[in-house]
Amino acid sequence: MGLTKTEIFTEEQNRLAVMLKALAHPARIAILQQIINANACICGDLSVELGLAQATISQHLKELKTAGLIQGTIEGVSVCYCIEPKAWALLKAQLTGFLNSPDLQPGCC
Amino acid sequence: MGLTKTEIFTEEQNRLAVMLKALAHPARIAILQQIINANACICGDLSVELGLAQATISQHLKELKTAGLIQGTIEGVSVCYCIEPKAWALLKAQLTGFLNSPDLQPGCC
DNA sequence: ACAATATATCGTAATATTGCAATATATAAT
DNA sequence: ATTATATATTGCAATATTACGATATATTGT
Repeated sequence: MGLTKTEIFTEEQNRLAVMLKALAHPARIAILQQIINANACICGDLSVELGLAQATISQHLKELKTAGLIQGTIEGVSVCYCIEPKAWALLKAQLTGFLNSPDLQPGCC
Repeated sequence: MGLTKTEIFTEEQNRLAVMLKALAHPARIAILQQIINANACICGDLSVELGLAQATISQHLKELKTAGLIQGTIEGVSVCYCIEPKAWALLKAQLTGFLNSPDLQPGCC
């Protein structure tokens, strides 16, 4: 077939999967790191910093935006992107509950 | 083209992307939650709990194992899977540094 | 209105992912 | 050795992703 059976999973599982999928590409990780490191909006030419074509970066930004992880506002000729705080907080909350759970008994297996 | 240009990104960015890609599917999230909730190895028939065919689950387990997130040990007739503590710790460390950075000034954008 | 600059979208080729039936392999018990 | 049970692998069809050139759209300055 080739398409995920979302209907058999919970809303929470599907939401987390969508956000993680948006994160799961080195180019998108690099883009988010640029925003985070700048500690502000980023309005410029990411295609120079990263080694990808302008069309490709625009596509990655769209995916991050569709997943709700960033938001873009038109600022004159350019567009400024920054972290979407709500989605970021949700992601953090879901991941924290997920990553911190296992006590990881060393004797297991 | 259709393949990620891993050579233009850092080792760290690529490693994180690989781990996140392994996590970025509701079935694999569900599998990991089963292991985490059991707080032990899981040796049984996940194909009943989740609504997927045995072949599909085996494939998802393989992807989690390839990404290094779980480990499997043969236990008689069945195979027991549990969290791989080292990879889990690495993932947690990388994600923590990533998710906690932005101070998220509300005035931005 | 027109040119210059910045970003988005379209179209397309190459590759990857998802899911499953069918089949293979491996261990345990008789 | 044979059977029963559990997991893995193979092969395949449907769909998704990645990347980019070409083109479209939108805003600013003249």
